[in-house]
Amino acid sequence: MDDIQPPGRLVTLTDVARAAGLGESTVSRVLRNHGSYSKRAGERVAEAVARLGYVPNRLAGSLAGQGASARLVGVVIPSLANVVFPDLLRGLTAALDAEGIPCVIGVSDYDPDREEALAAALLSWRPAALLLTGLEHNPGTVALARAGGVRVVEMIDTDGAGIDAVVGFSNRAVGAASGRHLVARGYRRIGYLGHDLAVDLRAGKRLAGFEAALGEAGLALRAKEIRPGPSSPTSGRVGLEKLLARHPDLDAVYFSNDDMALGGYFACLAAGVAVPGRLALFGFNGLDFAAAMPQPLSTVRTPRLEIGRQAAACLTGDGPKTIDLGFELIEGATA
Amino acid sequence: MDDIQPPGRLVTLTDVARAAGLGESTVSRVLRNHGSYSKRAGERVAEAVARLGYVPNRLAGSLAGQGASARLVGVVIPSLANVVFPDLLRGLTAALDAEGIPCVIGVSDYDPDREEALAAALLSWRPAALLLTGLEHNPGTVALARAGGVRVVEMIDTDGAGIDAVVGFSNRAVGAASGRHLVARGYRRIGYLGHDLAVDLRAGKRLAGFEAALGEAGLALRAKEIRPGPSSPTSGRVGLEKLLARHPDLDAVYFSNDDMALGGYFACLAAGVAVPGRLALFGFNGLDFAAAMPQPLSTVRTPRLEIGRQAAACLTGDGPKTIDLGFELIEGATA
DNA sequence: AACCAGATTGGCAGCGCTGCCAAAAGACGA
DNA sequence: TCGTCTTTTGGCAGCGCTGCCAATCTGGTT
Repeated sequence: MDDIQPPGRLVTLTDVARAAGLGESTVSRVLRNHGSYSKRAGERVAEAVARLGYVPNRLAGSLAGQGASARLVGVVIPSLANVVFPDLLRGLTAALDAEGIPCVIGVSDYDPDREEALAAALLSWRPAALLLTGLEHNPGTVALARAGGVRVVEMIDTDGAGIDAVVGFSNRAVGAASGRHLVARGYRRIGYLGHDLAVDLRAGKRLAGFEAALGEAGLALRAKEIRPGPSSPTSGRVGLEKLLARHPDLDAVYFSNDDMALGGYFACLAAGVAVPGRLALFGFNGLDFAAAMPQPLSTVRTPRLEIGRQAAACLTGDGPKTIDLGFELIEGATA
Repeated sequence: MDDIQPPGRLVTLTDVARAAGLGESTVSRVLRNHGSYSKRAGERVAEAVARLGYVPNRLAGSLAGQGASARLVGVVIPSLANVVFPDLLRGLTAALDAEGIPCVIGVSDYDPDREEALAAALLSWRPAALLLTGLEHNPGTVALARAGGVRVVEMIDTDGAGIDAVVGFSNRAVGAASGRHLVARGYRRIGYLGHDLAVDLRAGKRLAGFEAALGEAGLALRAKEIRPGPSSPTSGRVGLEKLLARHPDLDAVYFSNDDMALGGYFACLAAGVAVPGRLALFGFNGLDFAAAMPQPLSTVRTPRLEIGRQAAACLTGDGPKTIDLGFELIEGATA
């Protein structure tokens, strides 16, 4: 037969139908294994598909199908530089790949306006669901999400009201638990070292919970160093050096996350500051390296992969719900 | 007017046209700012869009448009657990977001069969381009990519022949440069510590280049430790402990990447092994923490973000080409 | 041989949009 | 005022597929 297609034109379902000597609907049924068809039809279609190299066009399929929503999910995350978000995606893609649903991603750079623009752009692909990060969004984003007629899942943070489904943990509670831990261990001259809070709202919530816990014990934060830019070990190292220069009397430092804490640990090693004897360090996230350190980092392990998985699981259900996956305080050896 | 839509039905371009008292084509032209239209038409459409909360349906738009290819790119990466790939995506999304093109991603888990399945799945969305990782693929993947009628870009590795465009650096050359560096520094009893090479082919190429460089100097690898599973600081720490137990005489270790090297460094700190006096360490990737360590890690910085950016830039052009972005050896203080 | 329920099949409208083309509306000079 | 050129506009086919419905076929039954 003539396998030769006019170049530039891709093989369509109609081509397959013709090649298989069947109707389009039969081919469609066979390909989706939906409805009934004979064994003979199945074989002929398989043969024609293989011979012509047919790749279905889901653009057309989704457009024609029920509800016109695509087997895609839109995901807006604030960053790819912080391990948290790739981990989230990891849990998500692992769960979704099993169903053959890919993610369309947008990176907002922590900018609510970009988030709104990305949400609109992603919704224009008519995804089955829209996944956002955190609970704080522009009114426009919320309106879009509600009007989009799709399932909306907000990931990571449970401290507040969500649009639809919410999967995460309480950042405030993490901060509080961390604060109580330091207080219980007898630390009294406590400092905080973080990256930009106006940008990373969840770090701000942790800090609020942390300060509240100190307050319960009649304490207050002795010093606070906020570094511009994203979190990183380098930022943590530089930040801790500055913090110690200004407040040499600190006996513990709470970091906005493990990356910052690693930098802080390196600063201590370099300066010969005994950890935790002279200075205790406490992180957040429970990354792999925290456990590999000569003294395992005291930190809080967050269920990042599980958040992604549960978010994927939410897509099938409906109705608002909040899943709090909790967290685990790792005592470690640095605080 | 009746802003009320029958629930469940989303606003369409036809609705906007009716609400604005214009024809569909005029509305389409206004929305895409393509072709000419009057100021009055522009205003009326803007008003109707805002009032009805219209979100265009790109599924339909792409299907109807020229060439029927969507303003999407499909990306298949092997993992999200290794920073390299999020960094790649970071460069990519930064460049593509500017054009309003989102990425549809698939994670293959280093499995060529999954890669093929994902490539097929992504191609079914008729993306403007398909981005793959590395140069080694199933024959089926290559056939799909060629037949898909889309631009194909293979990222990261330039050691071999590509399908279409290739953006990356020579992993073999990285390994060779690393080997020559260690030899030049006078190390002679050199070991290798890596994660699964059968899975991470590029790590294997680096090792091959490394061994070749040792060979040039009349040396051979003294010991090799391959850890199962993905790379991580924990794996690096455990691996180095094993390696040193078996070969206490090693004077340098080449790691498959910085994560492994960090774990190795921690092992040295914990065991009181002087670095680099007693044991030199050499990594790969040039991650942020490498520079923040008390002794900056000797490693090779790879242009991960730039690869993503250049890959995005490739999408507009056509014709096969290879862009070698090179790498930078960072002397550091550990080797 | 006529009949029937169930399995299998094909035709065709239509998903929401764009591209093409022709019609309508302005702009301008004679 | 009229004709001509340009700008603006709307109608409609059709992108590739799915869902619906009616047509056809199958294998018993009577």
